[in-house]
Amino acid sequence: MQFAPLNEQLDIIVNNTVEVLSVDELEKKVARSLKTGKPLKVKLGADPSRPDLHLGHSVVLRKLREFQDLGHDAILIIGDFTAMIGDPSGKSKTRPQLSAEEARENGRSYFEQASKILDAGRTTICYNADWLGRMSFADVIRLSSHYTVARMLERDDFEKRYRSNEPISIHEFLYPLAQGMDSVHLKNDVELGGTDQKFNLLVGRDLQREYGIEPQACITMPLLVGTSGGDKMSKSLGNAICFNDPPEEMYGRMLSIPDTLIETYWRLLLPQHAEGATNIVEKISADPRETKRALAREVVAQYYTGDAAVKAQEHFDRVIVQKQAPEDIQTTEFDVASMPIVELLMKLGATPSKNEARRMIQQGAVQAGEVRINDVAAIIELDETPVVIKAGKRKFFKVAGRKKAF
RNA sequence: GGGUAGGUAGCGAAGCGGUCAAACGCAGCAGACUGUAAAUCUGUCGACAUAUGUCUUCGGAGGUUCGAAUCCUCCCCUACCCA
Repeated sequence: MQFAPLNEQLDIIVNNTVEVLSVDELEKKVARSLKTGKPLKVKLGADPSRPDLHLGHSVVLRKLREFQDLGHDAILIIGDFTAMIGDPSGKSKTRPQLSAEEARENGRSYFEQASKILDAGRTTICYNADWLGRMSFADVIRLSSHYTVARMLERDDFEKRYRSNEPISIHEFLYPLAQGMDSVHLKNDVELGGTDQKFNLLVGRDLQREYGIEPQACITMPLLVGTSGGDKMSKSLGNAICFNDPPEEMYGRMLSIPDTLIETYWRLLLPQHAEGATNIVEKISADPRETKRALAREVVAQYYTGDAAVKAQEHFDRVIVQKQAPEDIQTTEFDVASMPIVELLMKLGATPSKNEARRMIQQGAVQAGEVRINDVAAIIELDETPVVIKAGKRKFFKVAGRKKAF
């Protein structure tokens, strides 16, 4: 593998990062790899307790991919062992502990999803239970003697929880140490993470030094703001777009971001040299609508195909903008000639309860064909010609009944 | 071990014997509006039934009472203070 020149590499590596600790050390490491022809080992820890990757994860994965493209070695660590603790980072609550099997299973799924961004064939993947699981209690005691309670409490999230009388379990203190042991074990040159990982990354660096290993350079990436602006993207806040979201939904959710986020998203979610990345600011002010649509298409294309992106846009324009039914709805057939609307909505899974169905009807959310249904007790006639049932803005169903006997 | 303050619907947080299916905020859902699944406004937000009805909820188990989220007992959980 032919490496790119030092400065070119550094430019790419540093782009979009929040912090590099330290740039000097990183530069030395890159220079050395150029000289020896030995690629850098770049570590990224993956938390398998949340198996659904979203665009927030993609920011750091993309950075890892950039390292790969520069010829360096990507090491994805599935924290199946640490997931038994649950990373306390940025959490105001103790996280649920996972069983070993769940963690492994989630880890597999993580890698599969991450492959949409990484060069999967060139990614080393390992499970930290392989070494952490072998440590004896004595090893753990020795390890924990390298850190103090006061230093742990320096962490924002711990400190906040401590101050606001939230519980902190002892095992949560072990999380950064365990993650740090990963770095000791791997002897990696660089570790990536979101800004919320800074503390953990630094512990890894300290521990490597303690164990006589050259300390890793730490690179933190910005946390992606969620689709509603403000908070960081997170599945539990409902402001996330997941890798596995269907293209239509991904497209629609992309369009719903505030205009102020277009630039950030463009820079962080698309490859560095994506078309138009240079004059994005002008584009946004010239035509925010079209720029956002382009962004949405590009993102969908990243996870699916350009074709899927175009289809998603068409679907959106049709269903949301023009409020028409989509073309490809599956027809559900029933074995009866008529059914009360409330029951029908339940059977279709449009509503979780009959009360909910009645509410929808009372709120004018339900249509059969072109007719708005206002009567809660309405009976829908079903025959072999399918009728489109609309429940709310986005839920469409096509239903047909049994052919009438003559 | 002792003391204090707490545990309420998805989350946060009121209520402290009946008018409580439980204020309010957030999230959710729906309607209007919009370039947008954003913002904003309005409504809604346990289940079942449907006129004003029934059932299951306020950490858990019992008890007092015509009646409890609200009082008592025991238990479990959390934080803080003292040891």
